Amino acid sequence: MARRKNASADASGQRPRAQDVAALADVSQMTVSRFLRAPDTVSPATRKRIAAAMRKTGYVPNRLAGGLASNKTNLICLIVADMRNPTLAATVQGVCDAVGDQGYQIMLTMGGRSADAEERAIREALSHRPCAMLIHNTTHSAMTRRLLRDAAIPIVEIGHLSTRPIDSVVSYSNFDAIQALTSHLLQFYRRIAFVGLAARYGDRATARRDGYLAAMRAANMDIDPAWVVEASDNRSGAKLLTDILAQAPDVEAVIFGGGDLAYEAALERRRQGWESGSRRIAIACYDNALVRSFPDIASLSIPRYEIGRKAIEIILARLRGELDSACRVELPFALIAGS
Amino acid sequence: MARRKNASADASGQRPRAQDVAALADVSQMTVSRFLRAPDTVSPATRKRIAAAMRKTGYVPNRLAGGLASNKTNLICLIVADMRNPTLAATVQGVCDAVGDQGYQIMLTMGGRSADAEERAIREALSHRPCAMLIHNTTHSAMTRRLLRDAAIPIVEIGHLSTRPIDSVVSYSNFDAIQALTSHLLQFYRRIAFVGLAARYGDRATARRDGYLAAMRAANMDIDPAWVVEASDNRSGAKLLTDILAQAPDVEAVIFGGGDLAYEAALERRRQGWESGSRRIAIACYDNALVRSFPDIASLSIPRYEIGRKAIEIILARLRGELDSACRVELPFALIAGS
DNA sequence: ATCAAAAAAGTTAGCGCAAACATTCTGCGC
DNA sequence: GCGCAGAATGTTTGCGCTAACTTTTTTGAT
Repeated sequence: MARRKNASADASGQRPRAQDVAALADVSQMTVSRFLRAPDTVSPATRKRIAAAMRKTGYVPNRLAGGLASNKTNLICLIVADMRNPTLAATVQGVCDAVGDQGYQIMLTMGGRSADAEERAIREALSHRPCAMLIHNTTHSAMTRRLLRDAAIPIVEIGHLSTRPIDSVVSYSNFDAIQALTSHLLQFYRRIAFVGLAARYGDRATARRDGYLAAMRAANMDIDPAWVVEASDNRSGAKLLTDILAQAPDVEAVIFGGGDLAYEAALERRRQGWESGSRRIAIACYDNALVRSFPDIASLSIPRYEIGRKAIEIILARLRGELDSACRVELPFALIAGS
Repeated sequence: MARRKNASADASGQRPRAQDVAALADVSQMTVSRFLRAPDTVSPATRKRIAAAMRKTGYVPNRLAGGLASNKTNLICLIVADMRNPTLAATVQGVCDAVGDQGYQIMLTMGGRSADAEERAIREALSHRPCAMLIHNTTHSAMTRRLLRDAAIPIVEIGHLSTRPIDSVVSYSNFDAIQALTSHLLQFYRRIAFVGLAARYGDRATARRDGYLAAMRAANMDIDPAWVVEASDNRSGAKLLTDILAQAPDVEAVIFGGGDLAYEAALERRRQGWESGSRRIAIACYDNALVRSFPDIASLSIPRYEIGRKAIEIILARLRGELDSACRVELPFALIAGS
């Protein structure tokens, strides 16, 4: 293989290697490597020469080679479903803030549509040999679980307080959150409908629906099957609201279990004139910034940013050896009563 | 170096290599490598044996080694400032959708606060030897420009139609957008104030302010210095609105040049009772989903998703050799007149 | 000045894969 | 059955770096 001909001569046209920097600074290539990883072990005079040579050559270390040789990387992979979800964006920001300047890189992989797509995404992510992984999902195929276990790196699942975590979990309880919201509404209404997330959201969708059902049953409410529907996407709130009211005209309140559903429904409610008066319909929603301009809407505030932050804190503690076993962190949500 | 003792025997406790798969499938390691990159060149019978061996061992290729050996990666780096910005999230989604299943990975690096921080972030990103780079910023240090030029990979800058691009640019005109919005308002108002982005946003902040000034001058309006202010963050819209009206009580309309400023101002306007009537203040805003519930607010719709998508399309075309020179794409924005 | 310990720098080998080239198998016409 | 093209597979080498070890230089206590 003669991809790079001469060992120590000029490397014009090619990207500079540690070897080129070393030649310029009149040291061995190993000293350059040390300069980057442990500057303290290099004498000040040599440091100065190496730094100058690096500036001159425009050297950028090759982490492919470094990672291969040391069997270590500074990559943290983040597997998510859909970035358009602004609440997820908050988590990503929490992640980025928590890693800060500590030299770790974030790799973002979309992997959410199906268990099969997730498996491919995770396999792809693992091929870059990350030092840790953060997964915004808790429903995985058997092979996915195996791959992650074999990877032997810290893994944090977020988005759902899984009862069967692969490693660590950081989340709030989807079940408790919807249960609290439903119980709150039951103080004012009896006939409460629930719009759940699509089934492809896995555990989270189920937990939310179960939270609603539990609260209703605890209040001894009979649940009309027409009250419980499932959204196919995050935008169809308007249609779902009119559909529910067509099927069950006596519904008093509708809880929307995620996405922008509640916001779209609120706009529709305004168009239809159901915002107040005798035909008033109450709306409640999952964590969503958009509904803030409708002060009557009760909602849940989820600590998205904190989840990202805490997940990375756990990962960093594991990587530094300050923590050596899986942990489970439940963060609190807040109920925002509508006016 | 005796990190992995035996060449072909079992590798218990270690991650399986192509070599281990090869031994199990009774072929050479090279055939396994070929199976992954060009299955057509491997006979069907061998393919079957290799696939079975991979499943059995749970093999995941090591792209560090592959990238090092082939001097190619499938990494596309994305340098952004702040993920909390939901409009940027739309761009990231466009990016992810455009790369789709073609085997490219996205690496997300935060690099926006200062030119110095950007340089460090870009250097870090380049150390992973990406095959392309997408930068949501157009103001760079000299060293950053050099590093990017030396990297000799396709680079697309987004966020501003730079006049001095490093390589390709995909954006809309910040200047034209604000100019159009200002001109629109000038049909109804004369005393129009402008809240610009913080100076650290670089070219974009300047272009937006200049668009406002150009429109005002074209209409022969005298501009009171108190009308032009600069936001320090994305959330202080309420305070900025009251400050402007305290300084210049006769202002009729305020244009907010980005972030959630306009939304926060709209909530404040409602609290103050300035939404209608004699003391009415008009608000206009830059692309922002939050203001949709205030139908009177004029705003700009920016093709964020399309920018991400188009940027990746250009990158993929460059990587496939279908396009061999830098290009400049200006995408249209839309003006949404308030009611 | 002397020598041991510590600090600084060098040497060697190999991480897991793919490029380039070499070799061994097919199948097929005559 | 022979030879030969082309398909299928194997061998060798090195990508740029770091772990582990060795060697050289410096330091400081006597």
